[in-house]
Amino acid sequence: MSSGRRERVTISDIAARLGISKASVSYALNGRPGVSAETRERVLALADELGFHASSAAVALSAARTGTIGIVIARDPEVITAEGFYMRTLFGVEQYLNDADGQLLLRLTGERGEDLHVYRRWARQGRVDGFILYDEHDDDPRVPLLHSLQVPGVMVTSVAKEDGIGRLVTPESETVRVMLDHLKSLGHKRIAHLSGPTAYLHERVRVETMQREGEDRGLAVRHVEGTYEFASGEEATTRLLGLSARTRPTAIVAGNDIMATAALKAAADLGVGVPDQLSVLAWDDSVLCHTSRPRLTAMDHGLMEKARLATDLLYHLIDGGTQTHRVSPVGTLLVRDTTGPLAR
Amino acid sequence: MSSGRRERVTISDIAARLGISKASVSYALNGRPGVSAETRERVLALADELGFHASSAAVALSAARTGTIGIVIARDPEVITAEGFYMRTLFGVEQYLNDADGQLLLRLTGERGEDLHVYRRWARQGRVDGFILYDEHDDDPRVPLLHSLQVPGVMVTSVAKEDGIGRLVTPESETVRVMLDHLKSLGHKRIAHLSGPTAYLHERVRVETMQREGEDRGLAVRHVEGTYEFASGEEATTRLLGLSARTRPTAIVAGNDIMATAALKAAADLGVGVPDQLSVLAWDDSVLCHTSRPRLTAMDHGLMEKARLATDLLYHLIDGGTQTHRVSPVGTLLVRDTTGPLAR
DNA sequence: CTGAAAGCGCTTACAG
DNA sequence: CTGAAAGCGCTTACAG
Repeated sequence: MSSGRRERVTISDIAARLGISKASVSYALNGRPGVSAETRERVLALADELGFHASSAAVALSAARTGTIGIVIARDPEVITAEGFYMRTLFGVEQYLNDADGQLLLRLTGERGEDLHVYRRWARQGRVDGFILYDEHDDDPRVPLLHSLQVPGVMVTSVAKEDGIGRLVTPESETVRVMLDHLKSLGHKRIAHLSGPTAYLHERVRVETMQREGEDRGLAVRHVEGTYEFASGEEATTRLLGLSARTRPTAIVAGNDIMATAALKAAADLGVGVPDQLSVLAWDDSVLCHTSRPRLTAMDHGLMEKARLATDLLYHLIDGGTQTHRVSPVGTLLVRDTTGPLAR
Repeated sequence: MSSGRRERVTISDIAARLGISKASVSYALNGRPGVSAETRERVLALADELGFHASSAAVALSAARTGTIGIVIARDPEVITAEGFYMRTLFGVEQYLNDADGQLLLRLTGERGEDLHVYRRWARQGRVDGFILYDEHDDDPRVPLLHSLQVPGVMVTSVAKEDGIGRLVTPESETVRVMLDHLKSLGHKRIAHLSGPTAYLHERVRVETMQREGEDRGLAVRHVEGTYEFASGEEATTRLLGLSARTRPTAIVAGNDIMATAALKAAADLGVGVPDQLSVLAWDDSVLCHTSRPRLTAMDHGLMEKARLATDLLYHLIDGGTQTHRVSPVGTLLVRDTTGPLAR
């Protein structure tokens, strides 16, 4: 825990001990041409023996590459910590980084707006080579910001715009099809879609898709906007279940696991049996879904895999690649206890 | 998204435009003596106007300070993503960093062992100024490692050893007292402690403390080791409830939220009423605890505040401070539906 | 294949 | 209070 400079092994040390130039050491270490196989061997062996690791600051300064990507999440602590979404996403990113030996700089800012400063600062300071972005908004200011900062970014989103930024696109209509087909096959005709805030683009896309795909199937889909929070799901469900028997939905598709759990609670409080009188389906699977009683039917979107794809796309762009769009795989429906046919 | 070097504003630009030396700009920017108040003003104003942010690589290289701390978590993805623990901890760290303008480099390695390489590499590469460590083991190899790497670290732990490393110590005996007093006041005499893996030091400390404090109160505390996973909690609870009426525990203290939820499930499956015939208490509060039916009584350990304290202690050490130990505040018991007196 | 040298953008004694 | 200069540890053309 000494203060002051930590002694470190440098390429100069290696060069001196081997009686060659620093340049040769650098070439050898980086697998570049310019050194004989024999010299390369000797350099690698000595580096290993000395436990050499190149100073990231020196590399960043001379090569303008940090090997680090940034993720900035601007959401309320309550939501972030409650949902499994972000943690699983982070894990997917990390799995990629573990293999690619990349680094993740993470910032959780409680409020939107504050995040913009972080993107700007990190880019200007040269701390990261690129960003993965979540929670796209309308006219998201981060898109022009990254452009002006001249730093690559990949938006994990439901919208396939062509605005120069990288995009990993979730095929929401496929997801909706899987869910609606399941409910329809169980005989449901009136479905409530309890979405998250429509300020998020992906929620808007989901609402539109639910409407469209519902019509195609002759299903009445009623949209109710929620906040992702428990209280919001509870209140909306109570309201929906209070409707007259002819308009009351027989199935609820909840925008996240928390609201789905809340729907279960509200139904139980009202003595409405699940799934006999009401089916509930969660848009995102999580522990909540399989620890709840009854266990929630939910979509598994393969979040870790998605995060890995997003990271791969970002590195592709950082390395000068030109493909900006990729589509993430469709999720699978995990049918558990909360969806079923109506009891007569 | 251009390739090649991003144009950047440097202190040379500022110096040139103001007709002064780079040194003066540096002094002005860093609030050091050596420049007149007037010069300082002009530098600051221009830096602001140009959107100047010092290259972190250059600063790190010359000042040997990165402003970044590292956290490496070696745990199974399933556990990490299911528990709210890490996400809330990360949020606490981030709150501190948002104010202190520090950065967090995060690595989630699935397996133990692999994490040691990350500590070593990041330290040698000079990527971080220090580490916050979680999940202390017996003879934890990270302690000597950080010593040899000469980099500060703060272990968030239950053990107040004096081994030169920083320690934020959780007063487990206080926690245990709160929980046992609550159960005793409800009339419980036989308590089962369903712990996590005792390979973790904090679990060992908890087991010992539960035994000791139980004896002091004339309570029979039976220890059962679990894995933190749902199946483990379910199985242990089923076993405990199968004991003869005279030895069967009337209350279970579960080591995490998942196992507590599982205990609820097992009790329900066996037709054992909660809390009439069995009380259940979770060691850590989370969403699971208040979305479960019945809602779980749990300890709120103020995880975000703890994480903030740990981060503060780490920066204290990085800045050359000498205080290595601090004690984190005792949690509060959130009494909900799963603890109560036995029904006659 | 190898070496000497410039340069990345800062900080920090050291002279004036 | 201010400036010229060395140095942090790499990478990368450029000569040999």
